[in-house]
Amino acid sequence: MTLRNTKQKKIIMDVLRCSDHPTASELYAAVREENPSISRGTVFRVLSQFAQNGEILKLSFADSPARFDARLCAHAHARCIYCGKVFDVFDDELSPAFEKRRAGEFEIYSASLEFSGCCPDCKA
Amino acid sequence: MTLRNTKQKKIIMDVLRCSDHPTASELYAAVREENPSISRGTVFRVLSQFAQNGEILKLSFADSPARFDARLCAHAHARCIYCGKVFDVFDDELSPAFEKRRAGEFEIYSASLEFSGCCPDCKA
DNA sequence: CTGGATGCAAAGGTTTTGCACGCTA
DNA sequence: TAGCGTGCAAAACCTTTGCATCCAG
Repeated sequence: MTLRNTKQKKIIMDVLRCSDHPTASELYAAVREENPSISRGTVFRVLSQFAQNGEILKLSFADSPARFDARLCAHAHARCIYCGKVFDVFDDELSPAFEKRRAGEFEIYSASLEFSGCCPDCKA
Repeated sequence: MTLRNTKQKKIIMDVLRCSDHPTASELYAAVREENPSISRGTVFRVLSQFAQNGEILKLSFADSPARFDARLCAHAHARCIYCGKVFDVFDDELSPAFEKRRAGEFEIYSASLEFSGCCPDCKA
């Protein structure tokens, strides 16, 4: 199973890199402007392949479709509960964020930390 | 708009408190054992009302339905990427978790930190 | 050439919603 | 008694999938 580079994948990745944490549908709309023949199914398939390979991040939130992030280096996310927009928070902002409950202009109401990995049962 | 206490809400909250991060459907099944006449729509409606009031937590993950948590005190979550189960991680385990990449028997592959709050645009 | 990738459309599963009735406060 | 809550079923929504065809390596 060798992955192939197709023009669809390139367009999707290029558009994602220029977008700001888009949902799959927002990305689909932007991709269609580049090439109207690309299908919705392909966008979902390619995004999920990228996410599986660790090339991009898939962000899931309550009450909104998943958003995607092409940024490679480690960072945290700040999400507006009113508009759903997602902002990046980098390492050097983290301590001030916890102290002042704000990340730049973004006002923090709450924080959540999630680990992912392998549970004892699944080690078998 | 005054919230009312109904037996459906009580059952749902009671069952949630005794469950381990169930999905809405798992909770629905457990609730039906207590009272088979409660409908799926009510379970979703009540859970979302609880979550909105901050009485419970709604946890969203990629590639699986949302899970719910009735625990009130602050803690982190560790999610198994194989079975989807969610484990609680408390304050006193956090430092060891980062150092050893494990929370008890749970092996940590990656961590993500999310803030939620209000963005500059929505302050208007 | 080979088999992964795509487009299309239909299916899937979760969550929401409209409506009439029931029940709490 | 007023109006929030409920049950039911249909709808909405995001996402996945089957299949025939296409095309990158």
